[in-house]
Order: sequence, then structure tokens, then C-alpha cells
Amino acid sequence: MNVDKNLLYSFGAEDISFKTREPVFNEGDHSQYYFQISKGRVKLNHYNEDGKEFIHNILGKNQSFGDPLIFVNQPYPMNAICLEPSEIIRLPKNNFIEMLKVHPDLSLEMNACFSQQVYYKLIMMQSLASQNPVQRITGLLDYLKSFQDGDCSAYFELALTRQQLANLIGLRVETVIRALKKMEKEGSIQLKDRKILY
DNA sequence: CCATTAATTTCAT
DNA sequence: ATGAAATTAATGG
Repeated sequence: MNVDKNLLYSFGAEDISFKTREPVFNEGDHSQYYFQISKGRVKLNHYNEDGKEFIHNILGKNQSFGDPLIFVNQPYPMNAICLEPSEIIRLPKNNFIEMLKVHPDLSLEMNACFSQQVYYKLIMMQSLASQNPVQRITGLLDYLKSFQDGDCSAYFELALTRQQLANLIGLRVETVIRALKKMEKEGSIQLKDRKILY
């Protein structure tokens, strides 16, 4: 979701700065605001019972996060942590809902965004169901790539660390590294320096 | 240069 | 094949 900044301001939104590793909200908090990134990157994560991190998603400029909890009366099931110094616009959720009422077109757009998210979850579930690490990585990469440009000739350069990649699909770093090497051998990806090209 | 963080390798299971 | 620990590389101050 991406709403015009000035529109957000006109409904009472404010800019907040966050440092690296600073949480925007934590698991268990109740949703008070609509959040939209104007600068920086935010990860949504959760730690399982043995302390292993699972990353739900990593969002960047002009993307919102945590919006489902605006409509669901439940505490956040995950944390939102800044990966770098970030500027985030926040709008109290009642004002946000008010804004949707005044601008039905936004409401429609919201539906499209939610659908996109549900689709992402479906794809991820399918690849996570696979025992094969290569399958899991391929599933994630396919999705991330489709999310990217429309330029078919250019390779898509992954802006994630291997650790992050691993935490997005529930694997260990070493497993990711080994799977990536195999994939390079098979020609499905390219490794340049330490970047992943897909 | 030192400290920090990420990538890769080694080694045991 | 997998993960913990050790090693190596890069990044930032």
C-alpha cells in the first residue's frame, strides 16, 4: 500500500525517525497506527520457541506494513524492526479509516494490496512445504523477481544477505549458501562477487 | 587500525 | 545432509 504523503498529512499523519535495529512496534502490541515507509527498510519478524528468527517480509520505500492489524482486533503477532535509519509516516488508525471512507478509491486499492499479500503467502507456503532447499529458495526468488522491474533482459540483483534469505524461508545460512552454489552450477542463478543475480 | 558484521569453510554428528 | 563453531572477507568508524 502506498498513499500520497500529503493526503496522509492532511489526515493528521506525522513523520517519525528510527535508528537501525529500533522497533516500530513489537509482538504483543496493539495496533494504533497505519505505518508507511518514506525512507529506509523494515523487517517483520518473529522468534520461535528456540529463539530462531523467522522473517515474514522486508519492506522498503513507499510500502506500508502491519495494516492487517488495523482491521483485526488482535495484538501484533510479529515485530517490526528497522534495518537501517528510517523515516516512517504514521497515521492513527481511526484517522486512517476515516480517510478510507472519504476516499473509496483508496479502499479499493487496499483490497488489491491485501490480495497481493495473500498471494505472496500462498506462494511462500507452497515452497516452504518443500523439503528441498533449492525449491524453497527458488519459490522466494521467483516471487521477489516478479515483484521487481518489468525489464526481462536485466538480471535481478538480490538486496538481501544470505542470513536474511535463510530467515525468510526457515533455513540455516549454510544450507542457503550450499543451495545457492548448486543453483549456480545448474545455471539458474549467477553469483557475482557476493551478490545474487537471478 | 580496530570493531563489527557477513560469508564461507571446517568439522562433527 | 545439516548445524555449530572457526575462519576469512568486507565494511564502517
